[in-house]
Parts: sequence; structure tokens; C-alpha cells
Amino acid sequence: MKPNRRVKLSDLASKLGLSTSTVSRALNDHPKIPTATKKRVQLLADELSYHPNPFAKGLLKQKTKTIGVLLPSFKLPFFVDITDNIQKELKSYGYNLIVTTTGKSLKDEKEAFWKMAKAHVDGIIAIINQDHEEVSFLNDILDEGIPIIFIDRVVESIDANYVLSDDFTGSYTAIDHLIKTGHKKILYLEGPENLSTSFYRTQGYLEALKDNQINDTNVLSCENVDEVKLKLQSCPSSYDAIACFNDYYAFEALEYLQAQKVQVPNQVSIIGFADEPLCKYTSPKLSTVAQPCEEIGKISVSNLLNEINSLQINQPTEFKTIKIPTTLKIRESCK
Amino acid sequence: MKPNRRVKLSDLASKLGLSTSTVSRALNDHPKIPTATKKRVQLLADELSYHPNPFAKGLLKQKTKTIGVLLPSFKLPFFVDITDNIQKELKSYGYNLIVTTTGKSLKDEKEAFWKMAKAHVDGIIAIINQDHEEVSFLNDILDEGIPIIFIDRVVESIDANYVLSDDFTGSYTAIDHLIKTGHKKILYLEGPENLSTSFYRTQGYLEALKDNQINDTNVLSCENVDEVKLKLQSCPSSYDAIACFNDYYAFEALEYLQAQKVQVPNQVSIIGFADEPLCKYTSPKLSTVAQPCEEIGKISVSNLLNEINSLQINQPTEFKTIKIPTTLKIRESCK
DNA sequence: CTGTTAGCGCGTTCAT
DNA sequence: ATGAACGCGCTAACAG
Repeated sequence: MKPNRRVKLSDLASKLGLSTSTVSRALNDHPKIPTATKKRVQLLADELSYHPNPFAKGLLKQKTKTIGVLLPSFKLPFFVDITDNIQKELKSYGYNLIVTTTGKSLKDEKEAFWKMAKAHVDGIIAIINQDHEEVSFLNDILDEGIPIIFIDRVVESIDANYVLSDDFTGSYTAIDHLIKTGHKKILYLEGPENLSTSFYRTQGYLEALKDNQINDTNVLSCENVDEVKLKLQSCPSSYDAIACFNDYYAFEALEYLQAQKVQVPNQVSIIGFADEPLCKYTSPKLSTVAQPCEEIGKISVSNLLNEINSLQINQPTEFKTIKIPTTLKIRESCK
Repeated sequence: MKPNRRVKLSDLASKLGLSTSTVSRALNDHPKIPTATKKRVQLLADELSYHPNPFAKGLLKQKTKTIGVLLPSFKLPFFVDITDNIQKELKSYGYNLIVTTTGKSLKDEKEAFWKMAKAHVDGIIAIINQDHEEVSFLNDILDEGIPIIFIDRVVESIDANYVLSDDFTGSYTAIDHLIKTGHKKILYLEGPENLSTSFYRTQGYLEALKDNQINDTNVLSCENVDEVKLKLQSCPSSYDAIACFNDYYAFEALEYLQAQKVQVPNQVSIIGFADEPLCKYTSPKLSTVAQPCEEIGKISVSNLLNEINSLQINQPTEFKTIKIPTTLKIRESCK
């Protein structure tokens, strides 16, 4: 392995008998450079596989062409899917991506933001876990001129740009579908208390019942997946459908019912939320509400890039929240 | 949102009545600076939340403290898991991570390598798809002083550093276990032809049969998941176990058998490979061979960092291949 | 112990 | 149309 010998502008210049400025201009397609020289320069650049040193450039332009993505973990396919779409979208704009997982602690989350700031990313896209008591550090980061887009989850205490899936309508539609297909008593397995997504999904359930003149609501709160089976045990089994905060809850419910020899979907239908890959691997295959990962990725990127640009020309923008529609996926777990 | 006003060394210097070099030295814990000044400087730096501009630093040191990870897709949890572990490990060394997915085309793969080179990463960890006819571009990248570690898959034509899971032994152990637990006729669903992992796993199967004096080998080649059911249809069902190239193949086999009303594991046992999360969501839960994602992540990082350091002091190293043991996970799909 | 100077590689004046 | 000179922010070398 040879030592580090990267070719630079001055190398090209001396080989071509030109000045570095001319070479730079030629490479950047400056109007006053004759096409002939441009070609000559480009040719040598390609031959020596020259790439401009991003540090020199970054130092000059104060732009890194890199954006940071911050997510709780790689374990949830939903997050990964969004990240993937962000990456693809960013690629088309010539931007790079730095990813950091934050774990569950507020401290890690805060650190991750600072890490991004240190890396001088041009912007940040973040999925954050929960409410932060103290959000001044976010303002510090905004003060450094780094715009942030929050996705998937709303944090009450933070006024900012959000890109979310329309949890309320998604949940509403699912419940409405269950009712319209003849289900009378729908149990709802509610998610963690401090999650905005959980809140909106429960609201969707309640609203759908109300709009269908069903007064008999039935909500079972579970702080996490492990609580599902326990809670179901101590719950009268007078339901003909279970709607769930997410697919993992739904899977637990499915396992529980099957252990009880309850037939799904003949006796009880089940529906999840998120359309995680596992839905296709359970039997019966899980009905669910698909979240628009691709749109969330695309829209958050385009918004962030807008933000970056309007920041550059010193044009402050308003914070906005964008909700993106979900899609109902009916599979085998609903009759 | 305020305009970009990042605090720099000279800001600290002027506020403290010191020169930039003194401040720089204080912050870098230079021995000849009195502790008192160090404290004073550090205090102000914290207060103004100063972080050194990584571009200025990068320009000077020609080190980015960033490494690139290149993987085919985010869709396979196994890859994501490794990436996650790489990220965690890198974090502990103060390194950043740039991830790029390459898709399946050779062109994308090549481009991704160049992209990393352009970003001037200090090193690259790559999972690549298949054989490249023309690997000179890799040498071009090595020539720029960027070391590369390949993980998971071996590419014949590339002499380089590899970190792999021990596919041969993993597969051997699984098959041996099946035999020892009374299975007489084991069908093997072989993976894609051009994948090194597939090759070694098949070898493990063959060797295990041989060592147990079973001459009756039974290999069914499937280029991809979609072929599994088709191939099984045209295959005499005289087996009492199916071992598979990976978990997705195993899941297809499971679905096929269940559709044929064959009981798993009572009539036929199934075992996969990789320990993808889906294993726990099928019923019966899938037995499999777990790959050491954590070790692969850790070891590839430490090797890469070694490589980077020895490169710095101009000390060429030998290419080496490291194989890491797998773990057999017996779940419900084996009797 | 500390300040001054120089230079990392690039793009952008300002001259010519 | 092109070159010389400067500066982005930082640190290392060289004084003192």
C-alpha cells in the first residue's frame, strides 16, 4: 500500500503549464475559459482521478454538503427504511449522510446533536424519543445556523419543523374499516404514554367509534411490548377485533390469541400499525397501516435543503408541520 | 433562526487577550501551558460552546476521523446490525461514519467507492455484492492511502483484508446437529452461485454428511428466494429436514410445507442461517445459525484503525482474513 | 511559557 | 482570458 499521495490542483496546474486559478475555473465551468482548455484540464483531471479536497472546500465555503441523521436505533425497520429513503434522496442532491443512533437516554440524544454540530453538518434530520425538559441546547444548535427537521414524532416542548405520518387518520381509517366489515367490539392496545404517535393513534380509534355511534370504547394501555400479553390476560375477552399501537403489539396479541386457541381472523381480527416486514412473516399475515417512509424521507430532505438555502440568503422561514397520509393494508389477519 | 455565527479560535483569543496559538495549545492540553490558563480558556470555550472547525483541522492533518461503510442495502437486518455495531465501536474511538448503500449493480458499487474516496474518509468497510471483472479501481483507492476492509463476503479476484463469519463451520455444526438428533435425509437449499457465503455453507453441509458416513447428498440450488417454492415442488419429498442457505429461504420452505399440510417440526425440521429477527416471528419459531454481528463490527473496526495507523507511519501490513465463529440457535422448527 | 509566521488546498478577488 | 495574492480556521515550527 503506497503512502498518501493525493493529486491536487497545483499538480494539474504544473503539468498543464497553467495557474491553479485557471485550472480551478476550468473545472468549475467558469464562462470565460475557452472550451478547449476546459477539455484539456478535465481530461488530465480524470486521468489522474483528481478530486478536490473537501476540507479545503469546506473551509472556504463553510458548507459541508453533509447532513446528519439522528435516530433512536437501527433495530426498528421503520426507522431504517426512512433513513434509507433519506439517503437516496440526499444522494440525488450530492449530499452525504452521517448517521448516529441515540439510544433511549436523553443524555445520548443531546450528545448526538452536539456531535452533529461538531461535525458541522449543514442540517439535521432527527427522530427523537420523548420530551426533553430542557430544550435550550436545540436553540444553541439552531443558533449555529444548523436547521433541524424532526420526523415521525412530535415533541410538545419543541417548536420546530416536523414531518409526520398522519397517525390520526391512519388509525381512524383502520378502525372504520373494522367497523364497516362487521366488527362490533374493538379492543385498542394503546402504546407508550409519552409518544405523540401513540396519542394520535388512540384519538383516531376513539373518533372512529364516535362517528359510528359506538359508545363502548375499550382501551388497554401498554407501556411496552412485554406488557401486552399480561394486560390481555386480565382483560375480558369479549372483543371481536384488536387494533394495536404498532405491529409488534399486534404480534404479541396474535401469539396470545393463538395460545388461547382463539382463531384469527375467524373469531377475532387483528390489525397493527407501521407495516414492518414482520407482517408478512406471521401466519396469518398481519393487516396493518403502512406509513409513508418514502415520502417522509423525500419531504424531510427537500424541506431541510430549502431551509439550508433560505438560511444562506438570510431569509428566516416559518416552522411548519407536515402530515403525510398512510395506507391501509388488509391482509389475512382481518376477516 | 440566526445566521451562521460559529465561534472560532480567534474569538476566544481576543476575548481572553491571548494569541490563537496559546488558546489552541491550552485546548489541546499542551504541557507547557499553566493549568490556570488552561482552565480559563476551557471555561470560555465551554461557555461559548466552541468546537474546532473540522475542516481546518482536516486540511491540516489530512485525516477526517471519518470512515465509510458501504453495504448493498438497508433491507437486510443482518447488514444493518453489523453497521450498527460498527457505528458503536467507531464512536468509542471518536470516529464518524458515512454510510452508502450500493444497490446491486457493479456500477453503483464502484461509484460508492469513489464517493467515499472523494469524501476523503480515512478508511472503508465494505460488503460487496459479487465478483468484479475489473478491480483496478480498488487499487486506485488503496493508492490514495485509504485502507479497505471487506466483510461478510469474499471476492475471489480481490486480495485484501477480510472479516467473515465462519460459514463453513456454522453450516457444518447445524447439519451435524440435525444428524445427531436423528434426521436421516437432509435436504439442503443452496443459495446464489456467485456468493462466497453460499459456497462455504454448502461445503459445510457436504462435509458434515461425509463425516457422518452419509453418502446420500441432496442439494437444491436456488438463485433467489422466489425460486424456493418452485424448486421444492419439483423435488421428491423424501426428506426429514431442510437446511437452508439463509432464513428467508427457510421461511419460504416453511410456508411451502405448511401449505402441503406437512407438520414442522414433527415430520420435517427446518433450519435457517443468519438469525434474522423474523426467526422469532414465524410459527414455529425458526432454528438458525446466528452470525456474530457484534464481533464482525468490532474486529473490522479495530483492524481498519490498525491499518490506518500503520499506514500513517508508512508501515505496510499484510492482508489477512479473519473468520469468526457462529452460534447454533435451536428453536421450535427442529425436533 | 507565549506570540509570530507560515501553510494545509481551494476559490475568489483584483489586477493585467 | 489568465495569473498573483489573499484568506477560510487551525496547528506546528520557530523565535523569544
